[in-house]
Amino acid sequence: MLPKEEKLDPRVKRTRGLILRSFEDLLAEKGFESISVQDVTDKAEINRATFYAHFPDKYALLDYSISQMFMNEIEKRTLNVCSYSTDNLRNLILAVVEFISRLHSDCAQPHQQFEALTEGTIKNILFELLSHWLKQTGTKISTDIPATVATWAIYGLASHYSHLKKRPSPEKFVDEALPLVAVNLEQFA
Amino acid sequence: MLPKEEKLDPRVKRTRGLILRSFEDLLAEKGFESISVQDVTDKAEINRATFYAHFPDKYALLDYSISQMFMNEIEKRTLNVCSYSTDNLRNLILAVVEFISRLHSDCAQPHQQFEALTEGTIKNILFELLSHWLKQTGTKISTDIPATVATWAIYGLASHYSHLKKRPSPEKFVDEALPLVAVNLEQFA
DNA sequence: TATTCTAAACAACAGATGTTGCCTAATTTA
DNA sequence: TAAATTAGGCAACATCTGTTGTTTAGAATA
Repeated sequence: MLPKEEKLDPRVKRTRGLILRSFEDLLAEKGFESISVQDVTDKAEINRATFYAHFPDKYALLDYSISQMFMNEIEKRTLNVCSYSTDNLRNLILAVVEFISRLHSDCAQPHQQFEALTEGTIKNILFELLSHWLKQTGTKISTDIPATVATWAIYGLASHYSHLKKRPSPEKFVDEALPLVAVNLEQFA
Repeated sequence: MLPKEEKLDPRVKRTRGLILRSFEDLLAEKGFESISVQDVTDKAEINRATFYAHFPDKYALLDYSISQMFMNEIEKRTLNVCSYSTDNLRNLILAVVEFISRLHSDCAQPHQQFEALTEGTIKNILFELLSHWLKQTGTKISTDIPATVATWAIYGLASHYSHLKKRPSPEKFVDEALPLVAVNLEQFA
């Protein structure tokens, strides 16, 4: 995670903003694999070497971009300031389902590699959030295993949904999916 | 998936074998990201252009290699010729746990990107297998959603296990993990 | 304001990528 | 066995990568 945007040298803030904006624009135009660092820096009108002063490579940029977007989604729904309940879980699943669907429809070519790379970023945030929720309940049991299963199940369901040819509404889908995830978490409710 | 090895031009068979063997040797020596196509073809003693006649890029080679290895694991345990039961499920989880652990310990540097890339390949095979199992039971219900949840949960658990600093025996871990996966599949037993 | 610090520009590097066209050698087939 | 087919070797290409050393210009601090 990059340091908070607060007290950054304005040049850094500007450059990162330009990189991020250019990258997200390019993602809407063409596939991640075919975006070069050159492409990003051309569009951002910065030197290519400057890019490498900010990100190790384009994969790190993808990571950063996705985690920013997903965190926004979570914070917007205030899911980061609550604890486990069936209702919050439903909202969380809905958030992931909608986020991934949007991501895949906004990107020109969300191919396998792209999805594989974004997945880890999102799952890490999900796992931290679920662990946090479960710890709030003051349980004595280690929550690692149920949090892992829930994280992967939620992401898997959202990914599955986003690949369906004929999708029901997100709400309808989540109603069907919810019990399969909740069953292992209910002991913490 | 590449065509069956049966009636292939012997030159093709030989070349693919050389590529595959060289690649797997290299994986034991260094990280996937730092393996170049040049490295593979040097070790295989074939021309670099020849590589591209067989695989689009090194990612496709990784895919092919991993799916071959995983399929072998499944076939060795005859998990491809049975249907759903709690016992078969336990064996399947055990297979995945052991396969991923071995994969990560055999590879010199199983970094995040490597894991992200192998994940999809393995999950696809898992999903097909579980769907096959569930269809065998002659259920009327669509099995897509439970098969998805089970696939992701199993892979997630195996991945989690392979990252633990202090691991219990695979059998002990699977005993703890099994019920979390089985609960959603029991209606098909 | 003057000084210090440091981000970004620029140029150049060795190496890797994916692709091409031409040539040869192995294999399949008729 | 002879002819047709096709895999692989080879060389060259434009492009991208990650890195380095130097210079310039903007920001922070005294």
